[in-house]
Amino acid sequence: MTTSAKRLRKIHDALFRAYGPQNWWPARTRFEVILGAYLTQNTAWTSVTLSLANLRRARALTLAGIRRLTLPRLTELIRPSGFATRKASAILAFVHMLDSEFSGSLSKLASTPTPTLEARLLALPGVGPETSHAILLYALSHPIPVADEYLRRIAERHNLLPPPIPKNRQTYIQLHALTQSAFASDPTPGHPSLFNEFHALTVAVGKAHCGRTPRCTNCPLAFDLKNSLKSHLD
DNA sequence: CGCCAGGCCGTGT
DNA sequence: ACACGGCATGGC
Repeated sequence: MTTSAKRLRKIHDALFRAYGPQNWWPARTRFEVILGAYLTQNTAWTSVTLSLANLRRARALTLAGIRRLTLPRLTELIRPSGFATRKASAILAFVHMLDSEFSGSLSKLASTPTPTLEARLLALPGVGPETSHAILLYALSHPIPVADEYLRRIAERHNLLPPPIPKNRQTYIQLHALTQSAFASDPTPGHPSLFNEFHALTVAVGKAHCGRTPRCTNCPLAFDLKNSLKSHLD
């Protein structure tokens, strides 16, 4: 258990005290989670809700509903959340994979061993490390952390990794491993709910503070400032 | 008007 | 392996 992992756990505890249970992912079904995971790539959630509302109106929030749509029609419906042509074809590619390899069953997909499943998701177009992990954790209930841009900023600001901390795959892997380590000594090690809550909390504090305000004034993580980089205090 | 958002991909080095 | 630009729309 490294110092950084212990501090990351303290950061989680402070965020939980400040914000409480987040009840993530904001969706009603597993497939809605998957749609949201694609749609929210580099996109504000307010824009995602516009696309989801369009899909709901078109009765296309389900697998059966999506299957009825043509590519141009799906593209049109999800236009509000941006990158629509890429995201539409990516979503259809997921459904085609599910149909051809898992009889169209999300339960069958979910019963695949985690490493195999992760590799299969990563091989899909439009699915990178974060999207694959978001689907694994929030749609398929596998105990896998999600390391997003907000966590990278927290790591930067609170010096959890040696600087610089670039936005690349190496950083993602390090933050992912650090999160696993931070929750490894829990009574129920690696239980999805722990990673579930943690990612939701990093998004909550990220939207409110980190990377947006020059200092962590009034931030739930202000207690940790003594450990952060001096440059962030200037 | 500018910058940003719950990333990913192709290209050049 | 990594930096960099493109991808598109809505909110502020």
